[in-house]
Amino acid sequence: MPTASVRALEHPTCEEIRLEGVLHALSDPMRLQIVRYLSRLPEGEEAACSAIELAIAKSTTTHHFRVLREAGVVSQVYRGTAKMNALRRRDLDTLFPGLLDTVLRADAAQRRRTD
Amino acid sequence: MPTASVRALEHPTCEEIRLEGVLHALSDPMRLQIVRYLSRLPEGEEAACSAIELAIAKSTTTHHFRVLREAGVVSQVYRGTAKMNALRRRDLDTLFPGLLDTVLRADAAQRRRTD
DNA sequence: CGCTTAATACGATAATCTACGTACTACGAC
DNA sequence: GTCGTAGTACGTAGATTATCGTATTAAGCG
Repeated sequence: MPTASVRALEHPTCEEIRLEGVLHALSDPMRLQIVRYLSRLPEGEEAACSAIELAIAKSTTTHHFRVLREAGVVSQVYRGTAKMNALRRRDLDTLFPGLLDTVLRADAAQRRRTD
Repeated sequence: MPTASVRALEHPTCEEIRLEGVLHALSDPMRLQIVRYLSRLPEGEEAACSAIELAIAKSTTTHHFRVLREAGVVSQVYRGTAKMNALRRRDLDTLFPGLLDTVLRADAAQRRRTD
């Protein structure tokens, strides 16, 4: 695994993560799709932004990842030319027990109904 | 209990309720406060819009109740001059099991931390 | 009927959000 | 150094949002 680059990315600390912000971040279909994707990775695994195929422009993708990061939903690190993303599962589970899983299950249920 | 007035209010059916819409409705502090208030009522109880003291103008309150209703989070009926509100607990629990309770618990946890 | 209370409708405004394209930067490979 | 890949920054357009004040409607009461 290549080391992280010097470029730093601002992440909210656990104390700074707000429920409203998390809910807002999750209330967009594109961002929900990103979170769903990341949630399927094995524990500890990361994915590059480009790994998720979204039907939107690249710059818009950047925007959505930023919203997720600033809300405290994902963590991002640069590795080479890639920016790797991971869910902040542990942090979210500590702050808001069960929230992430419940939302993901709700999302799965909705997709089952409407697909 | 007075009967409901003729004035009808549009509510989404269960099939029309979208997870994204629910999360968005819950991602506003004022609306979260309304939902918190309604969640504390005994099962089946309703509250008038005016029962909840919000630090905003009355017309803004109307707006937030409407967002909650259109997202499928609350149901509203006119009774006399009042408009009674209740959480759509049963519907939400059927569609998205555990979501409402988990969000309410997360909200309580956050308040415990930051108060 | 006229008064009061509860809530709405309307119109305005300022902020925020999503989306895009284009130009740019950082990194790794050659 | 040059090239390709990954992602950012910036400016912007269009939509939605949150807020307000004022005028208005509906219901119940005397």
